Amino acid sequence: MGRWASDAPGRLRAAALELFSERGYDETTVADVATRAGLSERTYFRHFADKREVLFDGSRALEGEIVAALAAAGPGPSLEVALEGVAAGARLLEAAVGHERARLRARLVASSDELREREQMKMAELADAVARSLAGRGCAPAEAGLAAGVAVATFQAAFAAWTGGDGGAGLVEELDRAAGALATLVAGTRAHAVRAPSARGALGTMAR
Amino acid sequence: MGRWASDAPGRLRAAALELFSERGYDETTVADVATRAGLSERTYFRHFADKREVLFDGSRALEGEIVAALAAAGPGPSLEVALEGVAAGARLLEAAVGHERARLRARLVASSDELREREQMKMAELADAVARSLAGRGCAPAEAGLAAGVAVATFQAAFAAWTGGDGGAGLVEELDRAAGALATLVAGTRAHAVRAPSARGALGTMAR
DNA sequence: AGGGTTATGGCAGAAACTGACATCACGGGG
DNA sequence: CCCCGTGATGTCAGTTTCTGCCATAACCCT
Repeated sequence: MGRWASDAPGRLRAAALELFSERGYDETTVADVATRAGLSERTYFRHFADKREVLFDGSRALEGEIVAALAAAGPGPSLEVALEGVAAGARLLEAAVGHERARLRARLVASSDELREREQMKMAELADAVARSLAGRGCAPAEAGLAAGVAVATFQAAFAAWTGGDGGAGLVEELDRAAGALATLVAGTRAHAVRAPSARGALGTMAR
Repeated sequence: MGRWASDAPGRLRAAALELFSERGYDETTVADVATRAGLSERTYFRHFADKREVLFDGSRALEGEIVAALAAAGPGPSLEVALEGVAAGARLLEAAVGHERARLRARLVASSDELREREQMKMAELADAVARSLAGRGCAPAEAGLAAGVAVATFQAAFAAWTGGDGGAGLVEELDRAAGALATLVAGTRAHAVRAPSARGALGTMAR
C-alpha cells in the first residue's frame, strides 16, 4: 500500500508546524508548506480542505474518542456523563500529544486570529457532537445543548490551564480542578440570578 | 456630517443580508454586495475587514454592553455577575434586533461553515472580554475564564432556544430558563465526577 | 475661493482555493 | 513480459478574497 514517498499528510503536517512556528502563520504560504514536504500546492489541497486544517485534523480523533466514551457510558446525570466524555478525550489528548507539543501548538494557535477561529469552530463542533450523543441517550435537546456547552467550556478552561502551566499538573488533573471549580461557582450563585434584572429588562435598556 | 450617499456601512449590511439570503453566502461575491450597495468592492473592504464581518459588527455593541454592565455591577459571586452581564447583553440584543430578524440571521449563519466559524469566534471573544472584566474585579484568572465560558455557553443555549422557537418566550426569559437549567444540571452532578475515571486515566487509554 | 481632510474609485498583485486534464507509479492479468 | 486499470500526483488556467498605492471627488473650514 506504499506510495511514492509514504505519508504525504504526515509530511505536510510536520512541514506546516515547522514553517508556521519559524516564520509565523501569515508569513507562510501553502506553497511553502507543500514545497517543504516535497509536494505541490495542488496536492496539499487534496489532503487538507484549507490552509488552517493541517493543524486541526487531530480534532477528528478527539471527537471520536469522546463520542465513543459517551456511547459506552452508563446512565447518569447528563452533565456528569458529558464531563466523563470530555475526560476520556482529555486522556487521549494527553497521551497522544503530550504537554510540550500541546504547549507549542497552543502558542501557535494563539498567534493567529484565523487559527483561533478554527479552534473555536472545532470546539463548537465537539459540543454539537456531545449534545447529539446526550440527546440520543434520551436527554431533552435544550438540556443536552447546555450540558454539552458547559462541559466543553470546562474542557477549554482545563486545556488553557494545562498549556499555560508547566505541565506539573496533567490535563486530566486540570479537568478535575475545573469540574470542582464549576460546582463551586454554580453553588455560589443564586438560583435565578438573572430574573431580577430581566424584570426591568427591556424598559431599562430602552431608557438609555 | 452627511456623505455622498449616507451610511455606506448600513447599505452594505442591507445588501449583504439580501444577497446572502437570496442566493446563498457562497454564491455571492463581495463585488456583488458592493454593487448592490452602489459602491465598489474596494470600498467594501474599507468598511469591513472581510466578507464575513459585514454580518457580525453588531457583536461589538453586544460586547460593549456586557462589559459596561459588568463594570457597573455590584459585588457578588463571579458566575452570578457574569450571568447578569450577559443578561444585559440579551436585553440589548432583544430590543435592537428583535425575534424575527434574529431568526433569519441565525438561519443564514447556520447555512455556512464560514459564518458559523465567525460566530463562534465572536462568542469566544465575548467570553474573553467577560473573563477580563471578572479578573479586573479581583477574580482569580482561572475561575474568571471558567465562569465566563459557562456564562457564554448559557447565553448560547438561550439564544438557540430563542431563535429556534416561535418567539413566545423572549430571549431574557430563555436566559432565565437556561440559568435555572444550569443550576439543576450542576446540582445533579457528583462534585468530582471526573476524578474516578481520571485515576485509571492514562493507563486505561493506552491499553486500547 | 482655497486648502486640508475624508470617502471613494481604479488598478495591480499576492495568496487561497478549484476544476480539468495529463502524468507517473504500482499492481494485476493476459 | 507487456499492457492496462487505479490512484496519487503534477500542471495549468481561472475565480475569489484581500491589500497597497495613487488619483479623484466631495465635504468642511477659513
